[in-house]
Amino acid sequence: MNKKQALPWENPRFRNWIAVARAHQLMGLTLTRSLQGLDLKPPHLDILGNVYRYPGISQQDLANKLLVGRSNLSMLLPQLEQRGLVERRTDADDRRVLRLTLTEKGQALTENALAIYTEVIDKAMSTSSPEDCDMVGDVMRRMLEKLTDQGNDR
Amino acid sequence: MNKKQALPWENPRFRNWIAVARAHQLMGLTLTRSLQGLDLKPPHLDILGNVYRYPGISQQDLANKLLVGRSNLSMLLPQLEQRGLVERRTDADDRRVLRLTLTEKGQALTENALAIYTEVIDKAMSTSSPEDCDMVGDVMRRMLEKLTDQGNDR
DNA sequence: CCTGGAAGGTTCAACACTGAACAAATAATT
DNA sequence: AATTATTTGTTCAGTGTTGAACCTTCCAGG
Repeated sequence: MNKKQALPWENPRFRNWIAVARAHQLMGLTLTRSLQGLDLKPPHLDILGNVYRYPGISQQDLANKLLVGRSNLSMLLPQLEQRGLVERRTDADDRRVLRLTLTEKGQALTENALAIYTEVIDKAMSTSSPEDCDMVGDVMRRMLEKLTDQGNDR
Repeated sequence: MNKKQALPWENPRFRNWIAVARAHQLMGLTLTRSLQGLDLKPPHLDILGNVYRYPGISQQDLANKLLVGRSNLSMLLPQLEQRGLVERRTDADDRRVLRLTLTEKGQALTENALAIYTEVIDKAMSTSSPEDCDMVGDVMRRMLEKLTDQGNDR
């Protein structure tokens, strides 16, 4: 019952993952500050960035991409719509789905915000070689596969 | 004004960081599910784990470690206290600060939860070599330095 | 002393996020 | 064709998180 395990902090994978978690959290705070001039928060940028990349995406698909509840988008999208950044048009072929697109204003703002984001990332990663960064990305993508396979059904 | 930049997704560092962000988010969801048998959520585990590691820590120091507002802890700690997991004792030398410790029950629960956390991490990282994991940790720790130095004053 | 400032905690209002219950549209079954 | 099931999006109540205002306690300079 009582595994007399060593402290988890002595487990290399645990320690390293904690570093990932803290880096991500701190990056979130940094990005929040860097974006406040545009009156955007990271969740808004997540939305805008994905609509920018996948124009015409549905709210459901967007929620899956962001790993977020549909209700969340039902709350946030009207805000972005009223700010004139996003357009929601009901699909002609399937009148349940709302297709999302950026307005010109939304595109411009998103490009600005993504430029800021990129700048923050580049600065934070400037002390690591491109090869190391790619390695990090590879490890993370393998983790994503493992985790999505694992928690597939429930 | 309009930088005719390439799409950020073509920037290697950007792409790799996005993978980090998604992996962290998905790990959060996975951990939430894995912990629900213990009636704990990741934020609770963050608190318990740090009190476990640094017994007698003050709420302020804990908030700094967790990169979270003090008010947050003022809301959550009474819950953990009433569940009999954490004790808050006012410091005799400085009656402003509350020193946090785990009860025996809290220690046992924390050890269980950390074991689960470790298991999830190990499983998720099982497809990457220990050296690669260490590399990831190194990159992240360098990022943490960069980011904390940068956003020091404001 | 004693008075102004700083630091630890709490409270409160605002907002974000979730999951469950719901309505409308579509797909599948009979 | 009619009925049932699934899918999409919304609403609502409950909870988490934050920042500002506040209280208490300590400290530093007069």
